[in-house]
Amino acid sequence: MSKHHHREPHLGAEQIIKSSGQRVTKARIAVLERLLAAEYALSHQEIEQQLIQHQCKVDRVTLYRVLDWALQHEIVHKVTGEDRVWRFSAIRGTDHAHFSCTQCGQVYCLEALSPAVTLSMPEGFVLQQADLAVQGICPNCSD
Amino acid sequence: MSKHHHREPHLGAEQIIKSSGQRVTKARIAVLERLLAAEYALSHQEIEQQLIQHQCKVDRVTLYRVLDWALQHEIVHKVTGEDRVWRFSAIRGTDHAHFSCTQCGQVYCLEALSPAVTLSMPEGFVLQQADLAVQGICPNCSD
DNA sequence: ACCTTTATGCAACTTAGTTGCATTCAGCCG
DNA sequence: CGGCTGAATGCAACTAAGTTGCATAAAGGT
Repeated sequence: MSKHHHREPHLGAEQIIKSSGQRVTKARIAVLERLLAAEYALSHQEIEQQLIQHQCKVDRVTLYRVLDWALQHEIVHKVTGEDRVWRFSAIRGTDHAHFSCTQCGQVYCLEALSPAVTLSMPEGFVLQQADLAVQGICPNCSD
Repeated sequence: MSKHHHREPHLGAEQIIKSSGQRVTKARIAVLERLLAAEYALSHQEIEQQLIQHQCKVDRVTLYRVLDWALQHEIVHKVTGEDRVWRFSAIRGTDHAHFSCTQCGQVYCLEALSPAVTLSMPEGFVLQQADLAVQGICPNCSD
């Protein structure tokens, strides 16, 4: 199940941060660890709760700032689903589509799936990017 | 510019509501009129402001409820863009894609553009629906 | 015109996200 | 190692989006 969304040379959270040339802090390590351990994109709330469960509680604001920082340094990326909640996941590849499960609401990043869509735009509209939001049932819910 | 997103037999707001077998109220007419007159999907705030400009101020909560009601009766539909704000537009057709302008943030419904995407899903994932979120520059911003 | 049902407006609340500021800590330099 | 400095954190307070309960108003059938 994890073969579609796992980085092969599993770097530790600390290494990833260090190699980005940024300050290694407790909050950043903890957040990134949670995201690396997750099989699907986590919402802000989910991350907060997981941090508490792992005895690494950080302030709500700090979490916002850590996630913001990680986005800017391309360590994580964010997706929004039908529920309009941001979900974050550690970047494990480049080209991928987002799959959101209609049963459990989880968002998966499918690397095997590249959009590759050819579109003919109406006059006056300039195409820059086409994001594919795929919906369906995930392996967890399908059996 | 309007040829891609206009309903041909331009029904009045009142007629649309009446034909849905629902109560015709001031708020519903006013909101639907705004959406029918709009060339792009309107955010909650934009609708509220437009209503004030047209001397049809309705309560914030009422607007939420009218939009909810209209969604349920398939009179309008809603889209969310990169900014995660819901935008509403009167339903003018069935099959269409959403184009969100990277300059001005407006969301257009392009009926001429149908997804028609063929996808091969990874094992375990069941495809139900694939939404195409197209981004680029709209006619307004391109000249 | 009346009555019942439904919609509206208001107040109060929850939740997501932001800002400013004082404090703390990572990491460099001696 | 211990101090210094700028960046990161925590806290409090705020804004904006969305929700809920309830009393009042209005739609539409009889």
